[in-house]
Amino acid sequence: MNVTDTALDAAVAHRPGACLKVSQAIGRIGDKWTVMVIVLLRRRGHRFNELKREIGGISQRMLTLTLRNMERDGLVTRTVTPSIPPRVDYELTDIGQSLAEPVKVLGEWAFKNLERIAAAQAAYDARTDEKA
Amino acid sequence: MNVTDTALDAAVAHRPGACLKVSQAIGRIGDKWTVMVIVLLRRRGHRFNELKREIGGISQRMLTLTLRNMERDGLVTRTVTPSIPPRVDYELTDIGQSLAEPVKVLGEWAFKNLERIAAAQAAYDARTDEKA
DNA sequence: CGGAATCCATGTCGATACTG
DNA sequence: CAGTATCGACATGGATTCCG
Repeated sequence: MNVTDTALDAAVAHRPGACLKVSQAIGRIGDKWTVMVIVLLRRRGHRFNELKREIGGISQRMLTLTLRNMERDGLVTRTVTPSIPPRVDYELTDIGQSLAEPVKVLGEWAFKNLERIAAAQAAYDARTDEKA
Repeated sequence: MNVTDTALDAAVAHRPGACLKVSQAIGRIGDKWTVMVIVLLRRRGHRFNELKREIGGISQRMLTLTLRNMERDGLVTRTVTPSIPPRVDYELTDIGQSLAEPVKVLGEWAFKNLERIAAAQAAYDARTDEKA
């Protein structure tokens, strides 16, 4: 990665609307399931129930909603094959693929800092519990 | 940036718990205000109402909760100066600073793709509206 | 199989009022 | 100034049922 960042940096940090839009975009992928879907679709296309199975804890409803929103944002394509039984395939679009990169960066950050965060939380909880 | 990624890539993509933890972490910063705070604190420390003013649309309550959670996660430090009037300063910790990097990458992605996403949404809405 | 629709529990958030 | 407390509106998300 390593986007030449000084120019965009200033923009992201200062523009009136940019901050809003950026955090909207982040809010969009922060919806608990979108990231999972991106990670799974990153390698290859998946069918509906295939996604459902691999994700594990998701309800049918939420997967449908998640995929709908992602489709609306242009992140995934939805391909219906009207056979019996019907078949619906989801794949990442170019935008979706390009989003997978920053997500991976964030994922790597999270992966590297899991323990430090857990420790910080434990310390904080200990600190505040003793007061109670 | 550009973390050597093949190793972590596999881990993030495949480990049973890793996916969960990662998306938890993303969910944490995806909470609508955390990113804003990080962007603002990235340059320098801020006081409570200073943050409130610069962020703009946030309620007192949400800023308090956001900062609390970030403090718990070890992302910010909270420094109380018991004067009159009281003064509380917030700064990013090392972890917080390191998180600012991936966030910036994501922000740059969002910044570059704002138009494409808006276009995709408009197209999608047009497509579905005409059916109704 | 893939989804839509309904119902219901919980969580999130803002406005307001009060405290040190 | 920097919170805390309480309330009610609203969104989110799960379980279930029905449909093509």
